[in-house]
Amino acid sequence: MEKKLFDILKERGYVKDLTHETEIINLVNGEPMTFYLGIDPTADSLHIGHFFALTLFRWLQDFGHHGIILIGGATALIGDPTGKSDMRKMLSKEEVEHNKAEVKELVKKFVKTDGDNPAIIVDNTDWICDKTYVDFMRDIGVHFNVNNMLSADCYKKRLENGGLTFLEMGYMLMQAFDFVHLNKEFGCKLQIGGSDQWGNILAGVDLSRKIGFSEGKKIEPLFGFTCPLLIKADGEKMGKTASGTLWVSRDKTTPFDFFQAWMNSFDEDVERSLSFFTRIEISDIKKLCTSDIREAKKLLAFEVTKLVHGEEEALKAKQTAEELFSNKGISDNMPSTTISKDLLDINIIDLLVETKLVSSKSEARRLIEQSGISLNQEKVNSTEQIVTIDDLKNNSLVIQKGKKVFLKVNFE
RNA sequence: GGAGGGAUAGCGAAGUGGUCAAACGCGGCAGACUGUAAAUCUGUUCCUUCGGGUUCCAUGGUUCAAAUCCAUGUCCCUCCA
Repeated sequence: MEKKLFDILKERGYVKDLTHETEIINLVNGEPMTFYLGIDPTADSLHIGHFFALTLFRWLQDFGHHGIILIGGATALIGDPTGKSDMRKMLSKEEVEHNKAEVKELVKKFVKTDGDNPAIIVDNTDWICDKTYVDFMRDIGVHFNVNNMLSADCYKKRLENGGLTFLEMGYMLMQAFDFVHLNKEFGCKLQIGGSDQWGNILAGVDLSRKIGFSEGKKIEPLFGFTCPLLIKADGEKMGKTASGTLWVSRDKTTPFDFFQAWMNSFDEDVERSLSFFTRIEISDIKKLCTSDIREAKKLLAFEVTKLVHGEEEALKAKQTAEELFSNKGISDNMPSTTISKDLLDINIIDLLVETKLVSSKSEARRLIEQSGISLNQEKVNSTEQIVTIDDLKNNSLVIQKGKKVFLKVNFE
């Protein structure tokens, strides 16, 4: 007996909040329907949070539902205040244009946009920017009660810190309008998103009902479905690494770093991550996590890297990691950089600065004094050390910073 | 528009004329212990040619001496409209 989609989603932990429980279960388990997921192009790549929502998208798509990806070109120009304690920096129109193109390309990697049941990609610029301010206010704004909006959780943080602007208040109206528009245009019934979008999704559901009421028509209700936010065991948002956000595009986070980030997950997070980012049976995941957590982590890192960067890159990253951390401290595919041979004989501190492993000489000095630097597996214990041609093996040198940062320096 | 309050390192927050490169907490980095995990403990956290140099929103000013006092500007908050 085949499992119903909703049960799968529930079992895997995708279900956070539903606007209408019974109806949504029937909808999800039933005949193909149309749903949408909105992504604001506020950066030129996707981070892991987006990616997570896309996996939910993919589940629905794979079970025959018709998906729409909404690229929020218009909404990105405003900025979602949800959960923000400060106003977001306003992006220029050029930036948003650039981001839109990048995000679109990435999205195409994760959802089916061809074959049967392809996802449709739309941009809310197309319907929001045409509307005049007065029309928008009369048609949409009239349905929003500011008192209710202010009591909504999503404005709380901004309200506490003061300075909530009218611009930001407008965000919710736009997203609500998006939903109504997609419903009219494509018969879209369901909006999915992270639980931080709950308020915005509800706004759309309410707006549709209110418009229906004011037009005296009986309208089929719209539905909202949110998945939990990716939170690590320490309460931090997942996808923040030491060096910043964990990006999906390889120009911003290399496959190796991406792999490493998952490898360094907290034990407690592995099971959940596996259930979100792989399609391995839950019972198998549980078994693996209790029997061998390290193996589970390796599997997680490999699978997610494979999903994002492809099998070849994932294999490479895995192999590199294994070689580096199995005491060899060297691998063909390890992160590397090239500098000029002319720099020899170079002081160790200058070398660290030159290779960008540190941001200042003081930092380099500090690291060496705390014995955090090794050259070719040997601890550097003097800040005066000079690197000469004799230190090179095949014209290269492996620098290790701390326990986990390796860099091969090729001299040419 | 009116009245008041504020801006200090990545963040939060002390400091209200010299002893301030600026307490403390978080975060970051490194070391020990481990499992490339967590927890714990230790060190460290502006730059430096190790002489010193440049910082406390900005620009001027007072002073032997300014994060600290004054003036102007910018931004933010609270209350009133």
